[in-house]
Amino acid sequence: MAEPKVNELMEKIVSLCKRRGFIYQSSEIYGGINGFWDYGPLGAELKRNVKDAWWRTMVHHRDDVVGLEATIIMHPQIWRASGHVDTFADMMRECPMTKKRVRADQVEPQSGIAYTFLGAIYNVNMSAALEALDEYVNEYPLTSKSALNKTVLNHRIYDLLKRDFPELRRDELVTEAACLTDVLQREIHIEAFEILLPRGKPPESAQLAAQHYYSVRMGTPTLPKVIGGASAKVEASTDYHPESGVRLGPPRPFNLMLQTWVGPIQSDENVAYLRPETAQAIFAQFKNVLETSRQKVPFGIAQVGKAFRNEVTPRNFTFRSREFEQMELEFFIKPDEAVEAISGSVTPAAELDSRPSPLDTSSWGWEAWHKYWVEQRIQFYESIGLPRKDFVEYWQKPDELAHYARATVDILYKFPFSKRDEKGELMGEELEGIAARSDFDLSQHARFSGKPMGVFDEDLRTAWGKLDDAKKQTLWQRYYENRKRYLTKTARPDETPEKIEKAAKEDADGLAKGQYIPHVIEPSAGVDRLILALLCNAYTEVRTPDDKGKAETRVVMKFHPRIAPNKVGVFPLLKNKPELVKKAQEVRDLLRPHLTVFYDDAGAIGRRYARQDEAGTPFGVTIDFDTLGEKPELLDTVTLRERDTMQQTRVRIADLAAMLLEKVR
RNA sequence: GCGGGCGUAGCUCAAUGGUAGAGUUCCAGUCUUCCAAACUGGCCACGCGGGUUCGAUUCCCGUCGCCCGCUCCA
Repeated sequence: MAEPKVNELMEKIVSLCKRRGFIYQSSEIYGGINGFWDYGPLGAELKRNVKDAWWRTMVHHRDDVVGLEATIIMHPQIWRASGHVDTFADMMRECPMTKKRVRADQVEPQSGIAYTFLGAIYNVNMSAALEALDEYVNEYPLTSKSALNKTVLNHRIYDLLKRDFPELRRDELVTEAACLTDVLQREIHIEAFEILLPRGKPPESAQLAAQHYYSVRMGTPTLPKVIGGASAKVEASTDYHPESGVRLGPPRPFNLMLQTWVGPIQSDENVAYLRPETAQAIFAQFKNVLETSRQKVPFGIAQVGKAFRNEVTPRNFTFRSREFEQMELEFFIKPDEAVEAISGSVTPAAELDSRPSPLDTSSWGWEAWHKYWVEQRIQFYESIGLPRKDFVEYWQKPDELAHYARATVDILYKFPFSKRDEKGELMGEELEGIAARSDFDLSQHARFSGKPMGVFDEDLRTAWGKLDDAKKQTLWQRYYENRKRYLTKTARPDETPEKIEKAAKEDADGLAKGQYIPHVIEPSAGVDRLILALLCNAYTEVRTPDDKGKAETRVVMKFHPRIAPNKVGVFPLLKNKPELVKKAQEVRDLLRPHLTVFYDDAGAIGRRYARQDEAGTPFGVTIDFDTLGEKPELLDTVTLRERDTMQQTRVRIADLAAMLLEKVR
């Protein structure tokens, strides 16, 4: 029942975004381009504030995270190592009749009788031509791939014409035969069509389906005559569409990577990809950052930037766009075996309280760090005004995990367009994924680039020497098993089990010498999705009766002051009094170095408040005649109006900047 | 990509095979006082392309975009 309202709400938000200059459609004057969006003046400020807040929280306020800004286009090998070129290319098969697509590996097996048609003829009623075609088909059975051999057919028709019309001259026969061949070529459509019918269904329905299929393909208004119709029993085949029964087309890669060419020549050799995520650059530059930042594991590398995916269906306003921005952290940690060697044991994640604090993290394994980052991220969202109750923390089930992940938590936000569960609760859409990716990524890049990605850990080497032999053996064995599992899973054909075993042993021996490939926890958030969540969360309708008692709906964007595009509006009560305007401009100039200020002197004061409410400006400052000293005790004071409560307080201009800064921090 | 619906000022909604209209927003002005006040004046539209027609915003075709389903994810 709430369904239509939900869409209404989303439409109102979209409309406000455009009206007030938060978000516009990209290239709108040319009709727009699907899946691309621009941020207007208010949107650009909002987005900057959000990214700044993230950067401050993740990088500036910590000792153990540093930043990186990498290019969007990188060496194409990166995307082979990461698996994107392959895994982003699901094999899809298409039903040629309904154009519905299915994943090639997820077709339900079908049984029944398959009817195979070879093509269709439309409108030809020249006996010689048709007879020639029949003969031709008998001699060269048409298949899905064969085309009509025009020369052979032409000769056949010539012979038949000669038989039936002996009186014609040779040149007349040649012309006539050529003409008929042309007509036949034009009016015949050779294309295999196969449909699977459940046992017991009459063969006519197969024929009818074929006629409809060809009639659409040939663009003819009436049903054509079909060629072929042979039937065969089929058992448990995955080649037919479960709904239509039509034989599926060949599996085709369905690639979500956006491509370009580097250099002026567009050839296969210089294909490059626009990054589908910012993370891979962090892995690729891991060694450089490690060596130049004076960081030691555990530490993180953060990056904010654009990413691109050729989405099948961009939907839900900016939620799924083809060009979008990410805020990603790769937090590198020691493998659990190293933690155990150094600290004696690994703190079980369950023992950490609900808000782990990083006072002593030396005994934290990947589960503890994972839990820690999930909590950190939710606290961040709370700090910019999104209430915890609007989130769903979704722990992916083992069968949903990506091949590289040990655990992934999706932080879902309950958008108005989210689907509802059986109880009618919004299920939420993913804002951020926090994956424990083991040492997969660094290992992949080590293998693909041939450059070592391991680190040397002095603490580990020292600690290892003090372990008893049993402990050494246990840890060695566990590390060895993990490495072997990874190497087996990603093995190339030339990597035999013996080779893999040897490599895994070397890795485990390395651990004993203080060397390992760091594991990683990856909190990866979508900026544009977060902006959308903030817009949805801020959108509030306030119903107030106007002077004439008529109910009026005002929209207030209740952004957290920390991220609001404009922090304060400055208004002279009246525009036509130069002394008020002058004073208001002084206040504006006083505040401007500290905060984003919006100065507005147009229209009635109530209207200006309302305008700022829609823009989400948390505070308004109004300069009146008392400010100028009409009541001497109020000289140099202004009205400070709060957006959400509409409450007004009298404040000294001298106190204004400090007071507001306090509130927007 | 497929199927269904939609497309007229920034917004809400009219009318019409022959000059496209209102409210609101916006802009300018009048106003000594705080929540879209009043008054005066002003700007702005038939998504794009093609066809039928003397003439198309209207009829037809195509295209683009938006919304809803199928698919996917940060």
